[in-house]
Amino acid sequence: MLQQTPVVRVQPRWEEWMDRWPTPADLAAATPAEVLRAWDRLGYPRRALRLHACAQAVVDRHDGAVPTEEAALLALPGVGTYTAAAVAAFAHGRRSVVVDTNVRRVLTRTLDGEALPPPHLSAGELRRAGELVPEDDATSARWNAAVMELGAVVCTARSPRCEACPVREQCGWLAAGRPADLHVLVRRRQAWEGTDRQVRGRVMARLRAADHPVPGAVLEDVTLDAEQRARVLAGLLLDGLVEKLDDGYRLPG
DNA sequence: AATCCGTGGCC
DNA sequence: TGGCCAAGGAT
Repeated sequence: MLQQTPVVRVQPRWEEWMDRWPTPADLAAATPAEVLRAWDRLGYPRRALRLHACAQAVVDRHDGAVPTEEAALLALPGVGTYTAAAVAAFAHGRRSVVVDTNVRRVLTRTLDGEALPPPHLSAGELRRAGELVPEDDATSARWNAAVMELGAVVCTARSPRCEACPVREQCGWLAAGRPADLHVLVRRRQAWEGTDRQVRGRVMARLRAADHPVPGAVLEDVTLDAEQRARVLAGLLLDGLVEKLDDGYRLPG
């Protein structure tokens, strides 16, 4: 849930989720439609599907217990470098190298003297972060939590509180006078208005709200572009987010 | 390796 | 007001 989504938005949804599905086995027994409706507007609904598949994999491969080995975690659906490391460290107290957007920003500022990290995580960043993580399990888990928290609370992207920073004397970015972001030109975002992503979101919202299959004709107002509508529906079908019946579309159940 | 994938709040 | 950003992953 936390992948690319702010903690404050995730927390209430997570509380409801854990109340409804306390264990991997509970979640594994749900239908994708139930999971997608509970996910609601958290965004990137493919994550909901992967979390569901992850719960099923935990049941099938690990007897319902979340694995502690990072390699086993990494093999689960929707679990990548960051999530595997975070679960190993924060759930199991193991040594791992946690590199999320907060850690990247802290290391980029202190060590490189730049405002923000490059758009994509590099192997070099990961290696350098690993050289800083203490060797033993308990201290490394503490390190990971500390650096992440520093980035989340003090060394924030918008208005960093450098005056309250415990490493302000060692920060290359602060020493350089907090220069502006170098990557601002490279960082250009994909346009939003009229994109397939926007239309996908509209389709999913429509299907979450429906208690019967929605005929294709009723989905016409998600976009006036018939070609785009067909492309988006095909993509959603391919992703397993939508199911096609004779009388329309619905969440997969 | 570059792209694609949602949503909402903030300054 | 609108660009920016948020505990990334899969292909």
